[in-house]
Amino acid sequence: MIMDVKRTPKGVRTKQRIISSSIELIHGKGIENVTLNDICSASGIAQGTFYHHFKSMDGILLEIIRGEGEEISALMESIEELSASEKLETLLKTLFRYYEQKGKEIVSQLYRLELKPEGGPSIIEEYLPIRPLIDRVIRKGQESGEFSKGESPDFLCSLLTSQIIFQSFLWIRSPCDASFSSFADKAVEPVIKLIKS
Amino acid sequence: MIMDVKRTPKGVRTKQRIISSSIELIHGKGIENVTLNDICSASGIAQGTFYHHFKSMDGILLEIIRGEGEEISALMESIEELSASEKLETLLKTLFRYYEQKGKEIVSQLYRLELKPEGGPSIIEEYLPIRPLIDRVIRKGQESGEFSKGESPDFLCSLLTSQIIFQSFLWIRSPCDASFSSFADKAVEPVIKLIKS
Amino acid sequence: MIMDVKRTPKGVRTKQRIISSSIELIHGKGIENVTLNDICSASGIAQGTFYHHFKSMDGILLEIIRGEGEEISALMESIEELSASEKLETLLKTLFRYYEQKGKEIVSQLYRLELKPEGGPSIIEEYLPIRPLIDRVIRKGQESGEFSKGESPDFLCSLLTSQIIFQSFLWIRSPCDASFSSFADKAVEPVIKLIKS
Amino acid sequence: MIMDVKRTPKGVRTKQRIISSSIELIHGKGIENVTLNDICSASGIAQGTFYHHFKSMDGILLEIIRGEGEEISALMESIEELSASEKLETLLKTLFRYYEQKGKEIVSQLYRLELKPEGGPSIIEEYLPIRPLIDRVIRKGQESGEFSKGESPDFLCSLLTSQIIFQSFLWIRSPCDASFSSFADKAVEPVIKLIKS
DNA sequence: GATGAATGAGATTTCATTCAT
DNA sequence: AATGAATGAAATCTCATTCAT
Repeated sequence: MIMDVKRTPKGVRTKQRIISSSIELIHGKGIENVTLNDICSASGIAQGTFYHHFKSMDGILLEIIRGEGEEISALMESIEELSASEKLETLLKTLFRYYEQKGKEIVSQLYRLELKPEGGPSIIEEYLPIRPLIDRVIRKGQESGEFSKGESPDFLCSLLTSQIIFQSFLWIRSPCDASFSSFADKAVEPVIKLIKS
Repeated sequence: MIMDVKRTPKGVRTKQRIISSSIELIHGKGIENVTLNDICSASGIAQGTFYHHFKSMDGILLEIIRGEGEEISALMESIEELSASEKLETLLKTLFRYYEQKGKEIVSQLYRLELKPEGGPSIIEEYLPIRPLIDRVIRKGQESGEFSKGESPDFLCSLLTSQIIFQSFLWIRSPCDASFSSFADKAVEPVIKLIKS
Repeated sequence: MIMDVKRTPKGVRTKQRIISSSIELIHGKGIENVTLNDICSASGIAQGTFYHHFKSMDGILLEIIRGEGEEISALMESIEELSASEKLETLLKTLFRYYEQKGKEIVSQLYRLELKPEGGPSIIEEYLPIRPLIDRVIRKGQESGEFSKGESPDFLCSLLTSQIIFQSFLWIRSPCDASFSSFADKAVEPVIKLIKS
Repeated sequence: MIMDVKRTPKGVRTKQRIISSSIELIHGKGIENVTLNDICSASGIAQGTFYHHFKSMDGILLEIIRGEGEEISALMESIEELSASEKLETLLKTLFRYYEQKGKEIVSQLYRLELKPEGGPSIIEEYLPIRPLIDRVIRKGQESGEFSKGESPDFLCSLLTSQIIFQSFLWIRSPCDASFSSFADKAVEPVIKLIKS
């Protein structure tokens, strides 16, 4: 596999194609039923080519999960100057969009991976650091006086984080095609009120 | 395969052996990693014998792990006459004990099963009905005036449920041997205060 | 794979067929060029069947090597009552026959396996215990007065063993079809004279 | 590929780098486990670059390991004028030092290569010509009357050669760090006595 | 001179299942 | 009731090599 090497535009394009084909396949038939062969057929590449771009079948999954995970952190960097309220709102919006873009299949796979007996480093902690991000925003908000100090930041952070995760659980399980926002919003809103008030 | 035919004691014993071996295996390596071969080796039977007792592998593992959850509902039948506060306390205590008795392995199994793409009926909803139970208790408490009506029962229920699930996540991932209570208590306590106040 | 299980005559026959096909193939195209597919085609079995009888591709090689290796030891048991000279003769004859039956390919593979960097337990020590067997015979012969005590048994044993191994080296490398005996005899004979005299 | 064309200094350097990386790899993991990918990673080149410098993988590894043996023949040129005993002693000393300098890894590589099914010209015969060298020394010694003529030179040569090879086998397999001399000396000494007397 | 992209045949292994005994 | 034999599709991964840039 290619390690830290220069990639040509062509290579980048191919890799992207593989990833998007894979995402589509995962949505279509469920992650456990997607085979290497499927991916290669869908991407129009040879199996060897797959291994030119990815370490293994597990590897691509991680790359998919990571994908915009990295962007989330990056995005948070650039909103430093906003007010705490706006930050919180942006964070949640970004998060929700992440969920929706990935889709139920991949989000559930993310959780399943996280819950695997073997353990290993937490994927969520690394690529989808919901809690630390929320924590920072709440603390800043309390410091600046924007958010109420009625409850400890730890508690509020726990409340919001757990609510998001729990709602994503329900969303994953729900048979309907409703967006994640439509699940999360109504549950998250009161928590936000609690944070602000 | 054996249909509704007379079974010899020996047959019954063998079948039981298969089931209990399977349970052990599931706990040990996770339901998705248990193969027919594993089961047969563990049970000391030939592969053919398995098919003498079961139609296929599909289902038996699922059936087995479902059995694990049946107990809790029964446990909750008998607390009707208590006060809302006591009920809530008992419910949580029972729940926490359930988690601890089952252990991280099985609880994470349960979640992973729940998150499995194929769907199927929700195992948690059916066998570990945290939310409905909590919901009932909170509603009763508000009706009887014991609990504050400052927040909607839906919201409070969601808060508590999500907190428990989230904490169990953290507990499962934690490398230490701390009891589940030690995780959950400190996070749940403020929520309860919120419910009561 | 079948572990310590009863095997039906049919199974035994199949397994034997696989082994002999494999030996033939190894002789024919060299051990590194024999694939699972080759073996299965030659034996007329499905690939799965191979794994019913053998743990892995490496596994069959070990079984092939072992094969009569076990018989050698067994055979030595049954000649206890012979004279030392006769024992020595029988031992060498058996050994030479072993080499010839296995053929150059397999014997060389045995050595190559033995010389592998990874180490692991000595295959030769375990399955083709030339040295211990020779050692015992020489000691017995000296004790009983049949063999001369002019040289230490250790030295004589080392002489004979090394000679056999060295000659097998030459034999393996030789392009002609000469039998191993024709190589070994002329080199071993003087050593035997030395032992006896 | 580069044929007999002008090479730039950069090209020469790259080629040299490929070769030395390969040598290291061979020593490290055994010639048959070195892949093109290994070589390229180790050399820090792209796979295509390899084919810019070499026609194919076949041969280059072999060629490299052969280079290892070239030295010893040269070393033996200069002892013509010594007495037979001294020659023998020098020869053995040189040989033993050769083994020790190369180390177990390479010596076993050499043997394994020698035993490789494909055959090809004997590497040992060509580059580590133990037997011819010993043979010459013994014959000279018998001719000059220095060594006893009690046994045929062929037999004595075979005895000594096989002993050295056999002991090197044992040395390679031994897990301890003892020098090769400490293995060989005690086994070789009686043979030398036999040659001289 | 050097590179990354792409190949595709081929290798080993897994596994749920059927069958004859 | 129980068993070992046999299956064969399918899965993942390896690797030397060619090619366009």
